[in-house]
Amino acid sequence: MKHIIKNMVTAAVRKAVDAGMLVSGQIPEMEIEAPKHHSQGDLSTNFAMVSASIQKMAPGKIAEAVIAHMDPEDWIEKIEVAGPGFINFFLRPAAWHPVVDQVLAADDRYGASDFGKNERVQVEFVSANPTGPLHVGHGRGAAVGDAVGNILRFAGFSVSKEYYINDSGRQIRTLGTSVWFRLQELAGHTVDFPEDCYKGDYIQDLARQVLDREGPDFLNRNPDDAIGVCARYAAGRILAQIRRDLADFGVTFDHWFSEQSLYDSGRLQQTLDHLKSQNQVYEKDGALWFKTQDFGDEKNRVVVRSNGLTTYFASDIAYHQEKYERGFDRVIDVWGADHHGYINRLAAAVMAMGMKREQFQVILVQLVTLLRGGKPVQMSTRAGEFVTLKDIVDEVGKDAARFMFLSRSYDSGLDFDLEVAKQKSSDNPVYYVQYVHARISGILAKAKDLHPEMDVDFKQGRHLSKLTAQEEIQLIKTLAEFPEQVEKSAATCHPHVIFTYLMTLASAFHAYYNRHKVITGDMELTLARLSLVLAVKKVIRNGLSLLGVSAPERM
RNA sequence: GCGCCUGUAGCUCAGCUGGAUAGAGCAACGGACUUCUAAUCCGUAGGCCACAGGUUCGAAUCCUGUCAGGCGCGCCA
Repeated sequence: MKHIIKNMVTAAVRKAVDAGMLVSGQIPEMEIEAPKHHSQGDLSTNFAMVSASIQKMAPGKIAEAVIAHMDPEDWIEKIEVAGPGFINFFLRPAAWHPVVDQVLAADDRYGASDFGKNERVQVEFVSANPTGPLHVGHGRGAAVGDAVGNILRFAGFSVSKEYYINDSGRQIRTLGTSVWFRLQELAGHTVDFPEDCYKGDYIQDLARQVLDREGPDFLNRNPDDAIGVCARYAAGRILAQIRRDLADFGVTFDHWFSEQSLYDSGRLQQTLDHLKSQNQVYEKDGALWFKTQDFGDEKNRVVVRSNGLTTYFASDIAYHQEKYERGFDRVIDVWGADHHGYINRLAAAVMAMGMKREQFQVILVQLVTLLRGGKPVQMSTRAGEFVTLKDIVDEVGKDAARFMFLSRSYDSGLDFDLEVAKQKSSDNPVYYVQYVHARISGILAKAKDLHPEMDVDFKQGRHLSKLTAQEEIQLIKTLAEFPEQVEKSAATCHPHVIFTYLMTLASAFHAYYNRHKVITGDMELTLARLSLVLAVKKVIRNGLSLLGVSAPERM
């Protein structure tokens, strides 16, 4: 629709120039969009305003000239100039009817596009250390990363979702130590549990499991060995639990990448050698420093400490280099907002590898404040007391949790109220949208019941010309917007765009539903309306699926 | 001190690649179930878009500064 209007404007400009009414045939970037008020038509363009400096004429005059040379199609009712120079198009209902056919024909691909031109994008998210269960913050990151991946894929990008397992280094060793100490306690020894060890209850469970597996003799093992055994076992179990929790949350990955593998394969050493040969590192105070400052970082960073151990940054450099070697055009990392200080550092490393800055993108997800009935839930990581993602999914359900996490821009902090997420009421937006799907399923079932011979799974609309009610046209216009919203969401990597759209569509449907009966005595009208609500059902389903939320047949 | 994010209705937030009269949900008030699901709808009320300058035909949106809140500034991960 918008393309057609744009072409009409362009053609009219050409004719106006030929007729000597406009000076230049140059067409600047114009917008075609739906105005806020019905009195301003169905679609509107700012062409005349953005052309004012080119044509050296008042916008109003330009608009008049364009309209005078326009060949309106018959589905256009009228065209007028308004306000500071908008050209407003008033459309007849017939202009919108083809949209219903498009939705029904495209079905689960309605909204999909080749916008991304198959650009290879990797989205890396969650990537939590396997040292404890996932918590609320990870949940938001998981929901965002997964949705961004889905949306990009739907918009024509070639997407791979990845989880980076920090299964190497000090924190895994600390995990092993924590288990080892708890194990000693189980055996009746009094121990001074170290301050910097993990204190959650799950550590005790793991200690018990290790003891069961290894037997009582294990206590006599050389502690260094024993801690290694504990670490490997615990990390393996915790990672398995993380996978399960994510799966229950509807999140799956195309790839799980182990940090340890960077060491085992010699990849990390290779990267360090490469940096040396490129003269991008230097020694100072016994440590090896990467000249990230040359690429915009505030200061240079250590990659090998004076004790000979590599930093986390070093493995991240190797990891990211490996990502680009795998052929990704763009790499997106989803991080918690507390890691923002790390962006410039890694961006510098990426640029030092010869990649462009735009090929590395970080989505910073702001903090989640967990509430219960409006009051903050007390959590202390230090004491190992926190509400886990699993707790939340168990309490409010996957759909409510995901919808809540994706309801706001990740640029803003999020208040997540468990009581609200649990409520089956209008406070809870997930039901508002899912209810549309369930209601339509009910209508289709009833139609099938009344007319068993009717196949309600239309691939094409029936008697669409019967759709003339204002609420019907509004609903179809909203359906028509879905593809552009998907594109916008993909271009900005903001899943909440889809959330907002779904709320708008749901609102348009509920308003329509309360005003009109779908199944009436008029068979043609009924078929037309069934086509329409079926199209709505498909779009709701497509949108929810991008966010990883289910579309129930009944509620 | 420096950096990132945020500041819009009583509350939680959309709108931010500049456009016409700034939107939604909740809370408040008044209405609508003999109907395909009232987990819904309709209406009323609610605003110096933090503040001050600037850019231009036009600013919630862009620029500068100020104020307020959150989060970071390790040879930790």
